[in-house]
Amino acid sequence: MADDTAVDALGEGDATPTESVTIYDVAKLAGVNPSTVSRALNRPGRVNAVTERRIRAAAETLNYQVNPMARALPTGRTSIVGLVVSDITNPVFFDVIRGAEAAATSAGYTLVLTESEESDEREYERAQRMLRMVDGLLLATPRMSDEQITALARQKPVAVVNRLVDDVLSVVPDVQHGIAEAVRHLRSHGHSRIAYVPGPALSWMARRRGELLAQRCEWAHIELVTLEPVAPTVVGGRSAAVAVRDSGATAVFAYNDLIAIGLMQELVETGIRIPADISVVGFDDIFGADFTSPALTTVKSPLREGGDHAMAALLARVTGDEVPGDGFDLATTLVVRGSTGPAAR
Amino acid sequence: MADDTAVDALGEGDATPTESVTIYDVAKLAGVNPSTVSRALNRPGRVNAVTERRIRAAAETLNYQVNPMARALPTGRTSIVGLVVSDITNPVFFDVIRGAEAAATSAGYTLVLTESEESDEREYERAQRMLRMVDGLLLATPRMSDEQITALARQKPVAVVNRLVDDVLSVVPDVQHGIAEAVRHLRSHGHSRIAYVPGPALSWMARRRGELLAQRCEWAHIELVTLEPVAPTVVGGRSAAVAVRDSGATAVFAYNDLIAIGLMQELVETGIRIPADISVVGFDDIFGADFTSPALTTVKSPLREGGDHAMAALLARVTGDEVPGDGFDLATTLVVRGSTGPAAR
DNA sequence: CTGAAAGCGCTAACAA
DNA sequence: TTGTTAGCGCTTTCAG
Repeated sequence: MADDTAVDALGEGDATPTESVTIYDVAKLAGVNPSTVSRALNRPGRVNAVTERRIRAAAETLNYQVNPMARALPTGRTSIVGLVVSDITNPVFFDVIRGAEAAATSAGYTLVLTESEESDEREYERAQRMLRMVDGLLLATPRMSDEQITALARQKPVAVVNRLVDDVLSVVPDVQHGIAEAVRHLRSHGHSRIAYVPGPALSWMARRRGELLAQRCEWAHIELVTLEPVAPTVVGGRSAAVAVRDSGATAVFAYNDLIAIGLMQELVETGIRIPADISVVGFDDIFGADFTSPALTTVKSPLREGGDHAMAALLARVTGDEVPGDGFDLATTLVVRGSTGPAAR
Repeated sequence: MADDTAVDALGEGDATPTESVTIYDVAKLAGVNPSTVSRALNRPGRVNAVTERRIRAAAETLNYQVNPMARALPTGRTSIVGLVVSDITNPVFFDVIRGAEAAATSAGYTLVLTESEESDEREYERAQRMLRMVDGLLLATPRMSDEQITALARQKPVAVVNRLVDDVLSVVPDVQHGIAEAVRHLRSHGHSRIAYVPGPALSWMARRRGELLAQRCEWAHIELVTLEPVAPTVVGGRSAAVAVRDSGATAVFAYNDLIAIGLMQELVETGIRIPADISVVGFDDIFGADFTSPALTTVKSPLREGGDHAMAALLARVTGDEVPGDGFDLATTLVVRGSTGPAAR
């Protein structure tokens, strides 16, 4: 069953390296000097219209493509931007990646991606290594220290999404807004005592969400029971189920959707009904948050926009343009689905 | 509330471009010729041990890092490999990306990622553009034509995952195995008439799955009702619900998990019980396939291994090493969860 | 074992 | 407007 072999390696295409055509080839064909080709192709208008046309035609027939490496050498600019995420398989990053990719591509930049697999060491190391070949670096929810980030930012333009770092271009969604909505939503359903399952203690975002939630609950005269932090995963969520049940709360906030989903799974398996017995609210609105039943009510983060804006801001700094101000609409919003309802009595 | 601004742009770090240190700097400090530095750093042993040590020390104190662009120029090799996926947000690719990233990084290569947003034109265009700066290109479940792929492969080493292309290094999981398991599973539960919801007609993998399933069902004397193809999304799955119900089948296969999940959602909302009334089987075992209730029974594809092996094979070809044979274990397997059960009578 | 020199493909003064 | 001429930082013969 040849069709089912795992690998079919056929060497027919003998690597024919297609001797790459250079501006010299184009120049010869067009009967001009290489530098004129460079000018014609890069800054239209600074070359006689008819010669330019001739050059473009030559480039066309030869199927000329610039060599980005060769260009980068004299200019120092590579037209590559880097994106560092801590975990490629974490759905929270999907939209950030996509937003960043879109912004980069539309600005003529190529996106280089790397992940740190949740290790702060590896993160710094890879970011540092990447720095050599990029014009700018975007860090998504970085794990490394403020000092490390600042060190990177001293070498090349750097921007950060989902975290605030002093003296570094930071794009942070307005978490406050969504939390306020969520608290209001729960209060209007009669919840007066709610539990919070925090995420990793050293995550900037985890701390921030916890603080704002506490603040908001106090403001709304709602009692908030903060439980032990857990890993920001489905498994972490499951592990918090007992504590949640014992907390006596009628609703629970999870640091993120993964925790919320794990929590729901475990609670349901323990015979607890959602939302009849306990309401559950997550954070992020990741892919799959609506696969559960009941579907998860969650505070949606504008991840794609975050990635997009951060990249745009980064590129603005790279090209020396004015960095766009904060006229963005990066508010988080509550997405109400089936996992929340009236407080159990 | 300064803390909640969407963008905090602080220009303190005046872009201090950190005049990059070159081999000339190292050479001067070590009292040798630049070429010796190059040799010492690249091919250990071809330089006197003590001078080498002196050079390394100098490089260390100066914090020298090679300039990948400058190196790429004379050698023609960039140590960058490209990965093209059709949709970054499609969970099917997460593991492929991660596997490829791991293989590339561990071989000292940098991964450059691009997506085609499901457009075959854009896919070819971006792949072509990327080709200029990479040593090799990996195409994951590409949308473009065999001819286009072959054209790319003529210029630089190219590998393909999840699709078979003549004369191109192809890594394809053994779909057959999982399908056989699934059919056996259903038959053992008394299903004798099952429906199939196909994916996009021009997808190689979609055709392949359909064919193998048909083949296997015939072999097992099970009646297979092939419905109209739908988009490989949750929405597409929902749209197939009516046809599935009307098909009179007691079990349904979906081209992929997204379709299966949409199908389940719609069926459940129509009052159909799963698996009591209809059993549902998906494909891929994507992230979130176990979020549903009942959790989805699905044919799991070794996506991560696919990405990993394909990248390894590609890099082998790039470096001229022997391309590893097909000793891999890329078999698909059935993951039984709650969405399948005994056939309704 | 090491230095000298040429050149990768492109850009950017400086001339003409 | 176009051609000439230097490099960008590195690798790699070729001598010594």
